[in-house]
Amino acid sequence: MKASLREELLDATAELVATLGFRKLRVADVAEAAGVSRQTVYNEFGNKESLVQAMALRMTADFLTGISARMDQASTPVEAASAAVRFVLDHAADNRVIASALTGSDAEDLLPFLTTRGRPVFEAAIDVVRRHIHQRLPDLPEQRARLVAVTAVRLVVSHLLTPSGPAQQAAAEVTEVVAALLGPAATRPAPPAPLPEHPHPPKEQG
Amino acid sequence: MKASLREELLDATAELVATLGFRKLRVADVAEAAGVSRQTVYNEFGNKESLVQAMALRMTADFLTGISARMDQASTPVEAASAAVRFVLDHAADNRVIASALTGSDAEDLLPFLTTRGRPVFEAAIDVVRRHIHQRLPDLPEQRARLVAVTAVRLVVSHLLTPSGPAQQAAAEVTEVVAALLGPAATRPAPPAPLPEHPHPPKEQG
DNA sequence: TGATTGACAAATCCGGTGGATATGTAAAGC
DNA sequence: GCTTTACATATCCACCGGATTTGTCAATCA
Repeated sequence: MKASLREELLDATAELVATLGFRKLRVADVAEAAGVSRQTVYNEFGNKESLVQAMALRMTADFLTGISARMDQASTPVEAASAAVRFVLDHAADNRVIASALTGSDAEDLLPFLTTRGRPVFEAAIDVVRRHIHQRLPDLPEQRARLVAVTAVRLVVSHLLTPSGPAQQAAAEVTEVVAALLGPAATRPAPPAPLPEHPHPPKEQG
Repeated sequence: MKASLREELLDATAELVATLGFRKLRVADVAEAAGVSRQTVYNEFGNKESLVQAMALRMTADFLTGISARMDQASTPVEAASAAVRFVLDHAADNRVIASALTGSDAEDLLPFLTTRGRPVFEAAIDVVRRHIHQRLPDLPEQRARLVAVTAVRLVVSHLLTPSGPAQQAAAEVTEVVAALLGPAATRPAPPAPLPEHPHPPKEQG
């Protein structure tokens, strides 16, 4: 049942960072939470910075994978939008790292870590959405697909920063905008994209 | 050519707050900038807090008036959107108070002041836009008008927080979304709303 | 009368300081 | 491979005293 030591440490780090932030995170606590000695953490990651870096990398990857999965499961593009929005809002609400990754705020020294291959999560999220749209609606002009993606992401982040009601309602709002941008084709249940072989639960990182 | 003492003081306060923020603003400097004694400032406003409060109130009012005016001058709803977006982006860029009013960030203790009759500027801006839309397109369902308004405001604030290019481009992006939400009617030059009697020009300052 | 000056207590800011805590490294032991 | 102990260095943090600023008052000037 026990994952690899690395994963254990990243789990503990994620949990502690979520409640304490980067500044107050102590390597000793990570070690204790994972049931190992402090030295082991240093053996594995070298220093505190690399530890948090690795954690952030894994978390953002999982996050993007999560978005992708929700969208792929939906039957219409509009439903995909709805599902993705709710996923983001629900997760960001209780996930300090994701929240600051997207908003750039409250980033208690956390921001420097929050990039995927050097690109900010914000951009990465847009890409994921854009690709999904292109997959679902190949006839939609590239330009429009990109507009839908950036608009959706920006609106979601906006609702994250300044909520105006329950997540459900925010999702409905964003979804309606997306629907208007996509046009009537978006409510027709096109065959959902063939699931690519992703049998492994999203966890990988180097 | 000299405005009233009150206005002079508010001008000086706006300028100093823009460069120093609330914390480092000194009443003595406001007095000096306006060419009066420190005591005069206290006679007029009572304390530093009220002074800044009054300044913020005037500034946000001018700001909202500015939006309204740009929209009224445009010939089509879509052009109205474009003009309004550019106005906001240009002004917020070099106006610390407006920026933190909209974004809620970088608010060096400034936030508590930034409400209009108790309601955040964010909401007020939505209202201004919503009213304008209703005036231009009376046949558009209330619900849709509100959606357009909140979407536009959210997108603009998003571009304010995390710009992705020149203001011109952001404006184009937002405008395209608005156009899609409004439908084809929005590009037809309906007669612009009759200018209400606004004898006093919105005071510019920065 | 409306603004200025000087004076003043109270509140707030600011740089320094010393002890405590955490990081990062090393070596020895199981 | 992991733990324990030890240790030098770096960072945090609560406290402190002086300086600055606020907010108020009374006396004064034009």
